[in-house]
Amino acid sequence: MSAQQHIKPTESELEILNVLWQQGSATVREVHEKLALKKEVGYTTTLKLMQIMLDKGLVSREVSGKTHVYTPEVDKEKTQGQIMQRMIETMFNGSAMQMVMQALGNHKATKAELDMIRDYLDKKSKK
Amino acid sequence: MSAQQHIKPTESELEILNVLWQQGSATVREVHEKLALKKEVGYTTTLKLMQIMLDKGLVSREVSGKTHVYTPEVDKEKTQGQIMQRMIETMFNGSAMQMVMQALGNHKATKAELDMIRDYLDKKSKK
DNA sequence: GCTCATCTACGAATATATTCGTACACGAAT
DNA sequence: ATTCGTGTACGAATATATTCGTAGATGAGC
Repeated sequence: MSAQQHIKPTESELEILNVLWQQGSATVREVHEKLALKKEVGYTTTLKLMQIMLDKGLVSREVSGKTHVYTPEVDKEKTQGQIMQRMIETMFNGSAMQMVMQALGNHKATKAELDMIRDYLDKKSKK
Repeated sequence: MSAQQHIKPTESELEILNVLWQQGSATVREVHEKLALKKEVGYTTTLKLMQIMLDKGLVSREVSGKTHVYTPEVDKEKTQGQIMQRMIETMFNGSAMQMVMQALGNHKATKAELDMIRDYLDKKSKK
């Protein structure tokens, strides 16, 4: 069990975490290149952010030759859960269901997606 | 149709909007009292925030005696939708379903809640 | 009219997040 | 050994969000 308190990554930090979660671990350059696909951002900006994240304990790193390889230190599901929870409280008066319905209503979900959710609910009910 | 662009309320602004959405409209005092239930905050802080929100067009107001009565000017569903969408993009790689499953998984939903979601999905499938 | 409680206006301090320039380290290629 | 491309470190500017103190307006009750 890793030490996780009440960490609240910022929006930018989340974007970086998301890359790391997908890749497992990555260099600043790799993360930067991913981010650059979606928005304009300077390399040193990404670098600085990742250094801050190291400071906060959101990531760890390890030297590899001349570069550093970063690894996420916060759990994806747990972090996402905390953020969702917060959102559910401030916007949906504590009702996850209300949020889910909002999300499903606003989003054009495919039949396959809906079926998957239904299956998921079935399994969850049985537990 | 009200004019709504790419407004991005802050966390604090959302808390206020949420009160207004529930009440329809309210004075600063009323909003403040609601917020004070959940966290410590000064009256003038709430006041200032609501003035800023007026500036941004998130709310409108109308004089009533010596006080102002504020009314939300952004649509609840639309605003929530925008925020969810943003979240879905940055954290769930664009998949609403992924987010829904995360929300349901992390949150202790009651059986009744799960049933309601199921019903909702059923209706949605038929359309 | 005077006082008191309550209201708005708004500047300004503080906190937090984001961005980037500049300096310097290092290794590979010439 | 010099140069060049690529790396990190980090201060500092800027942007954004939050908080609150203080000043002055206003109306109710005396």
